[in-house]
Amino acid sequence: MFLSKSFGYALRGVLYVALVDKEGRKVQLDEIAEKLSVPRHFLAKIMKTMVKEDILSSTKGPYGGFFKNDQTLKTRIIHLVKITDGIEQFNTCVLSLRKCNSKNPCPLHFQMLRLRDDMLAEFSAKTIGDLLDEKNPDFIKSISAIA
Amino acid sequence: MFLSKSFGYALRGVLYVALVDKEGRKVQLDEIAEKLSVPRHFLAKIMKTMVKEDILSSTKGPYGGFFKNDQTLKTRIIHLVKITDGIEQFNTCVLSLRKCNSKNPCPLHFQMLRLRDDMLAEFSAKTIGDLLDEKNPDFIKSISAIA
DNA sequence: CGGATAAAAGACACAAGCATCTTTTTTAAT
DNA sequence: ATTAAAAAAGATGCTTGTGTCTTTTATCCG
Repeated sequence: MFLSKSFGYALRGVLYVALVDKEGRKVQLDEIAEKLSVPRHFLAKIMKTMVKEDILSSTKGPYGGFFKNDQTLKTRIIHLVKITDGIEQFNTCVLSLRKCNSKNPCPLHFQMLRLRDDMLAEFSAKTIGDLLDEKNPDFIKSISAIA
Repeated sequence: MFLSKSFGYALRGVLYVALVDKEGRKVQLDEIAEKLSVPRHFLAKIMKTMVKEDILSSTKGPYGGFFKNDQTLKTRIIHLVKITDGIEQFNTCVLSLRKCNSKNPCPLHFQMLRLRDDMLAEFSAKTIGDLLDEKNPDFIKSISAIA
């Protein structure tokens, strides 16, 4: 809809790493890509970004892989949106008007403002940890079953 | 954000035609494109679609152009969304999961559902006529001032 | 130890697909 | 014949996806 595939891959990627971490092991790119049915190299770029942003950690070499760190569970959804899709899009007028603001509103200005604030509030409040805490027995299925 | 430029052009296009119609004249593509600062040929495709959908009418030839018809003011915003961006996107999971539904929800399912319903309600309720009725002295400016 | 090997992430470059925008040609009304 | 819409084909740019190479590091073997 309004969030890119990159965002979806990022979120599912982090969640998968966090889940595997509970089993006390690191997880490799190949496994994530396969389990989530996501293009390997494309995912690599996203995972790399998340490591750089300190949302996850990783080590190279044999028995290396991605794993949870102190920040992982505290990461807000909005952060993932920022590093994948960017946040500017939420501030641009639906009608592509540059001069659209509350003093000189486009015909849909206030409606969209409300929707936008609602969404930002949602994404700013929730963290990765929150999502994991929500009871859902089929959680792994729900992040991997794309077929 | 989540609506394409096509949608924005469509809405501004209809509004402009409806406004000019009050002056009792038809309006040509060139004028619309120029006043709204929109790519002429791209707008043409969109206007054509709206005519086909009976949201507007048009005549060819000299003194031809686009003009309001019986349906124009009754048209709901959601109709414009349908013919530009399509409505299916609102029903697809943010995480691109095919099997995401209320029985097997993805981690963001219910949040997104709420946002979606909210937006659809908004767009289903409002018509082109409603937007025109909202008092705004600078209405023309607001749909054209893109610079 | 210490170098060779293998396993993993990371970097680079490019190809496909789609939305957006432009140019040109065709069709039709007056 | 002139004017304007309609159609079609081409160009650009961004998102998504692929293939190949490089760098890092744990382990094995002497």
